[in-house]
Amino acid sequence: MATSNRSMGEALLFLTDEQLRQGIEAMFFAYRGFTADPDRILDKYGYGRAHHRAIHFINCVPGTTVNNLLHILGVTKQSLNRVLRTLIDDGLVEVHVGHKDRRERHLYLTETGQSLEQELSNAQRARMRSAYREVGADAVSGFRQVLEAMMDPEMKRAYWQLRDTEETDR
Amino acid sequence: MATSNRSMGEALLFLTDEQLRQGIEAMFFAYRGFTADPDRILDKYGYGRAHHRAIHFINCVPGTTVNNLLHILGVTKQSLNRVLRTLIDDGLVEVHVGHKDRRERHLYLTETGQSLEQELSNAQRARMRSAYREVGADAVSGFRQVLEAMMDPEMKRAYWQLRDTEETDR
DNA sequence: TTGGAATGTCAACAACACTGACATAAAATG
DNA sequence: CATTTTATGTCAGTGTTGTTGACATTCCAA
Repeated sequence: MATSNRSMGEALLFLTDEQLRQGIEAMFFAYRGFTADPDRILDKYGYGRAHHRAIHFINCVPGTTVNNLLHILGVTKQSLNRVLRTLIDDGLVEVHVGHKDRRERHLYLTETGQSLEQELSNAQRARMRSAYREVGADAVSGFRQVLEAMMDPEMKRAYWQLRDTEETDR
Repeated sequence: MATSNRSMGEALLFLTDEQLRQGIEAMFFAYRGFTADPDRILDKYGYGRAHHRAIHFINCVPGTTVNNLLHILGVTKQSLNRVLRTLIDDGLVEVHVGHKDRRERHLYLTETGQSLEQELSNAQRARMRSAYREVGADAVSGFRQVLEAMMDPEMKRAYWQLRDTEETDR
């Protein structure tokens, strides 16, 4: 690629404080849009974003333990427990005691839970799909590259781990 | 448009539910990184994210009114007022009664306020700059395109308005 | 058997959002 | 001028989500 001269020139353009500030504000406003649709749905059921996050990652990694979820979500067990309790009591999440290590609780979505997860992620995906379509594949690739580069190293690990690990010790 | 065939093909490549979910999770983890550095700084001074947002946009649009800020931030006046009150009492924000319309309160950062704003945005920009450097100008362009496409229309308007309007009626 | 890890629960608290109600001042409108 | 609307501030109450700290239970592992 004959990129070096061109990208150096562009580098000077987009690394000004003003350009960086635009990026910061874009993150702020975009994140609002990103959560707007799920928030509306969650409201109907009396849940909040914390419930959404728990549902999302339990769906993503069925059988995950409470401790694992804690680390992914970056909250305390007390905070997570409050959320999990309502989801379990409402029949959206099932808890299975681990058979290898019976201290561990493995979390699964029930059918009801899966259907709410579908409703939520359909809405969120619809917005993301529409944005992706609007801007094209190259832009999307750049989008994901920047997001990944902005993560804390541990979060980047968690991010990849979600797709790498086939869940063990059911 | 000669784009339709090509963009259809690309659409098939990256619009699987799994790909969209990766985008969703990337947003989640990246936003955590995005707020991590400012959060640490704010903690030192006993402030939270709400203070940061207010400071950021008052710095961005000096002389903005309370009502304007309300709309940008998307919170109620009661909520904003709590935050503004502490910033004013702590001498970070100055209030000037409007001279054309004396109901309006125009908000400005004091020197102290500006210096905290600098500390916060330096940290946030450092991360953004490092991410930008890592991935290059093209990726950054795509990043911003996707973010903008994800915003709600009103937010997109607010986003652009921040750079378009020269603040009037000081 | 003892130590420590994983989990759950209780209580208190803080940040930050919300709603509703009410007050004030001033602009806008009739 | 009288009335209405707008911009702002404030008080009270509530809810979600996060935090610490303390303590109990279960059970793997040394």
